[in-house]
Amino acid sequence: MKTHPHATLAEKLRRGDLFAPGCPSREVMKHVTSSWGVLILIALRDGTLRFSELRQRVNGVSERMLSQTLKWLEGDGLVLRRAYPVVPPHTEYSLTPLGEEAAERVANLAEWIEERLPAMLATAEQDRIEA
Amino acid sequence: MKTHPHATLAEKLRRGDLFAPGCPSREVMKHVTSSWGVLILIALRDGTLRFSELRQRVNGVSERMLSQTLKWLEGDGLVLRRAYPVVPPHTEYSLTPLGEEAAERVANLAEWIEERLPAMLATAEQDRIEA
DNA sequence: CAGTATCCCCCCGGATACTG
DNA sequence: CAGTATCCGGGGGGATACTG
Repeated sequence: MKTHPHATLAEKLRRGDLFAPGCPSREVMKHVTSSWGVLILIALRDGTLRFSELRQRVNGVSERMLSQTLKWLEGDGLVLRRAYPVVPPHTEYSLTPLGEEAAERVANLAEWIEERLPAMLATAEQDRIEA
Repeated sequence: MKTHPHATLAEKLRRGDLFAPGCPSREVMKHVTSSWGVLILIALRDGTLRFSELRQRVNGVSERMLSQTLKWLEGDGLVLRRAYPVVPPHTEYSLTPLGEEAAERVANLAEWIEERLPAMLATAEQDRIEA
């Protein structure tokens, strides 16, 4: 799948307009691959969670960032937010069908990294020696 | 695959220690999912590229960030750097076998986003209406 | 060509305090 | 409980100039 340095617009689109600055895909990509976004998506694969539950799962996230990231993902149609007007408040977050597809791919990447981490450190070391 | 709020250490590890702050996996994840990291990995799937070629492909990246991100990925054992001591300098970047595996997963995610983007905008709109 | 060095701005993101 | 509002520091990252 070789492309020339000066690829046509059609080629760029086929290969993904992710390479074009300011395109909407980059925005979604930012949300999904943000450090908290990754963890939230993976955490929600286990099922519906409340705000505080999510906060415990995603170790180290501040209320501010959790709230903000959830809004991004909700806006992208990946996370569903259901708020029950009771006291004390009760809000549930879950993945939409679309969100499950995204989370699956994110989890795939994350799991791969964890599996391969030892190999990565080893080969990086090897490269340093050979060089 | 349900887990309790107070999962055991073993469960956490099985589910991924990515949830533990300060673990090495998070570091690699940061490099791979960084906005430039994503684009570099995908660009290198087409084959070996020189510094300036890479800079053109990855539209909008500064020399500084390109250099830095490449070092990260090289340090992780995902990218192979080959410098030929000639004038003018000639340096080639390519994916290691490990890097190809990573790039595949990143590309998978990116392609999915691009395919589903229209659906995402639509469902996000739908959610807003229903709510 | 392939970078490094330097400067500097912006904004991500944490901490804290407050509210419905 | 589930957030918002405000403040603020660190560092991600751009622009420019310089070098081997």
